Amino acid sequence: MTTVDGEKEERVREKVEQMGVFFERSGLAPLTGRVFAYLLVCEPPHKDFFAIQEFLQASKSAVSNALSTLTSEGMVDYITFSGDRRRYFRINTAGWLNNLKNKLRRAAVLGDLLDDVLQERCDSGCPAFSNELNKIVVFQNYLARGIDQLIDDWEKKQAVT
Amino acid sequence: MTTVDGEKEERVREKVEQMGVFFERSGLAPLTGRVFAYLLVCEPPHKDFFAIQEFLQASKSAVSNALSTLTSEGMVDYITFSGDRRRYFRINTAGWLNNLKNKLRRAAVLGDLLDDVLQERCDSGCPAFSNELNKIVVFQNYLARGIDQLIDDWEKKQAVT
DNA sequence: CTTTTGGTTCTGTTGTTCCAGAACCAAAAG
DNA sequence: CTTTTGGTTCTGGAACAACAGAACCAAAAG
Repeated sequence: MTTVDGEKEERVREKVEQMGVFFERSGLAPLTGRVFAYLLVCEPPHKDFFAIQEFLQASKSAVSNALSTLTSEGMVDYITFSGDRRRYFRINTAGWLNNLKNKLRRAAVLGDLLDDVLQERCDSGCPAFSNELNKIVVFQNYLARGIDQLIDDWEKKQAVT
Repeated sequence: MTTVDGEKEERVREKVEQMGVFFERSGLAPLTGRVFAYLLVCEPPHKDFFAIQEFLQASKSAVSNALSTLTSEGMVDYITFSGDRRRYFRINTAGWLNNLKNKLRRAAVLGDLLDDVLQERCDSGCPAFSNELNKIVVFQNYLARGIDQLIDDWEKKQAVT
């Protein structure tokens, strides 16, 4: 391995740790986050089981579980090559995008729950608080609709090109 | 307690469980989520330490910790009344709103990380993947800017009234 | 058929989170 | 001063999550 390759590898490793933490903080298990991060930065962008295990220095079971949660959530899939039994795992960009969208749309749930609360509080002895709450509900619904609109617009723009 | 009060209490208890689960799923500890939910639906909308403990049937330490994490995150604060040593805890609507906004703005971080990845991949042997990735970055940035815009617009509208 | 390969599933260990109970502490009341 | 009140902090246990290692299994290779 040349010095240049070594530097590249070092940068990749750094990026994986950095992004791994990010994905961890957004809900994935540590190793699962790092697997996803690795598939994002590795070259070429698809790796077989052993390569992932080797790079992350983790056990087979841990890698297997990480990959199966990622695939079951649609964020990763794999390709194969004839004459080669291995699966080559890679980021499923479409599935990932869908995940991002769904997570954003989930924001609307809070609005619905708060609507119920307001209903219950309508004859409350403390209208000032109901009023504050109402502001939040309005904001929440405004945002939920706005985000939906943004996503719809973007999808329409994609359909054209 | 009258039958009507009993029914009301039952509804409140249901709502607290329901919303408690929601807040739990969005990152709070189970009891912490229920404390927040209780403060949202209770009448009047401020309760002292013992009332919260009693309603949720939890230990003092658990309630104390829940309240201190909620206050340190700015989602709850308390008021006092002269001649009464107790603190009356309540939802801090402004702080909560700020939290919601900040969480949404955090979406931009992913865009920055992916920008770095694209930079690294610019001379990749697999431009198809870089291209897909670029789509996600564009979408992510589009959304981040869009959400910021939504929030700014809303704040401007609030400032007027 | 037997062996190897690519991966999954089971079992056990370690570490972390959530909470109860008790000890503790400061301020107010007596 | 001593006692009570309103709450915080310390200690420990139960439950769960993350991972390693080994057993396992199906399909391909020999």
